[in-house]
Amino acid sequence: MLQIQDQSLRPLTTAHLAQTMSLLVLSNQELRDRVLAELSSNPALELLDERVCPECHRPLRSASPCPVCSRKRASEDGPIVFLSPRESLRPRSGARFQEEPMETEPAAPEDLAIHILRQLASDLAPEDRPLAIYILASLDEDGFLRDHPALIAKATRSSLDRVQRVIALISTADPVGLATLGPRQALLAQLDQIQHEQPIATLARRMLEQTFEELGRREFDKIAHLLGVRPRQVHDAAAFIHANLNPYPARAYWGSGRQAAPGDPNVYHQPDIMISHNPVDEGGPLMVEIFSPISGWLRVNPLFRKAMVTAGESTSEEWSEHLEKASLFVKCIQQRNNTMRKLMQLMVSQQRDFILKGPRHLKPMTRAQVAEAIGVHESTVSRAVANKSVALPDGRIIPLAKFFDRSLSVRDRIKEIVRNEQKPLTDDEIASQLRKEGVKIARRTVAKYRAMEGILPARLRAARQLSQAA
DNA sequence: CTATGGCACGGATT
DNA sequence: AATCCGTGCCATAG
Repeated sequence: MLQIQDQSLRPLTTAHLAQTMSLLVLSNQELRDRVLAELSSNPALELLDERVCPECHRPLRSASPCPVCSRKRASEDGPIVFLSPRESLRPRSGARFQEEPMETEPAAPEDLAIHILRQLASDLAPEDRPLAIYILASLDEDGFLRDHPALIAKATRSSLDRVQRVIALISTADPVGLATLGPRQALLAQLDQIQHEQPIATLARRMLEQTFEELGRREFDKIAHLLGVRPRQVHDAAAFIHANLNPYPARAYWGSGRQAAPGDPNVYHQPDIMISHNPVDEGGPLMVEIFSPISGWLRVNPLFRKAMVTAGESTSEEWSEHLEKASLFVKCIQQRNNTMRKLMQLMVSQQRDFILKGPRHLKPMTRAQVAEAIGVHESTVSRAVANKSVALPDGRIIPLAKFFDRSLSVRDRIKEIVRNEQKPLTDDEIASQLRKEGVKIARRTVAKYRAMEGILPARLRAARQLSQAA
């Protein structure tokens, strides 16, 4: 197949290494921008439509090489890499790309503000644009309004009415719920965007509006009492909220600002990698797709190279530098793809249970061990894992780094212990319970994990049980 | 007096 | 070398 030629694995220069590393840490969205920037600044680099054979420009049926040119390419000069929007492989049968119809990807913004502005382009009156920019810039890191609309109106010398109209507009763009006052309003804004008729959505709305505090403390029974519905329904509605809404919409975007809250599974965003079931064989090997940020053939422009040769000595410094850089860049992308592929192959084979059955089955692995296994430096693994997200077969999107979270399975056990407890267990009791199950951790650590999972201390859980009994 | 959270230390990990 | 993580100690709230 045409993907990565072995020549990409030959000894590296330090410059090569450095650039490979710097590319490896990037998420897809960031890489996309990087590739585009490189393309526009370097004339020696070219990107061809992926449906055309890069050699003879004949249209291609699939992502396979053109039969006419495939033999030729081996001897052809210059690295070339095929970037597809979805690059698929199966874990056990070796790497393989899968043909995929071309999808036009939505513009992937490096910057949340630009992303929003693009979407609003048609709805936003031109004279409101500066105002929108001002508002977006004034949001805090979670994407909420830091200043009161009246303040914004004053600062921009516009009417309060106008400010509120623009804010309302922003809050409807993806990610929905931006520029709201806080998590509650963000959730409500998102609720507005989905089906209104469903009774569960109606109840969810009432809960957000009237019993938000209680919801945060998971006092479902109290909520049921206050709203006069059955606890069962409250549970369902809470689950609905958890599954479909994101209280911190801005955190879905990783490039800018902080990382998503650890432990929060609700990271909405285009994943960098997708793991799914094999459609024909559920029990078979998992399917891994490593998304590429861009599609097409990326290579050094052969015309550019030829032109340089014919120009001979008169070649300017600048040109050869371009050529050098372009070739380096392509090789680095190859290297990046290669590393990601090896990494994911290992992950799906080693952590199959984790992927399919949930957090408890995560086998603790350190980055160093993985590095050893796939034969790269451990810092390479660190970079490969950083800033990437994975979509699991069940639809959850989690940071790739979660695969290396040593405490994940224990935290999951704690969650279960608490869920099944008859009376509220203290941290000490939980610790000894865990010890019986063969997990030796200190009481203090239980407390930390419990906090991470948002589980209340035993005393407060007791209060909840009382209200349930009443 | 007991359960818990804050702070800080040391060892492991990156 | 920098960071993360588990843990012990101690203050505090109930």
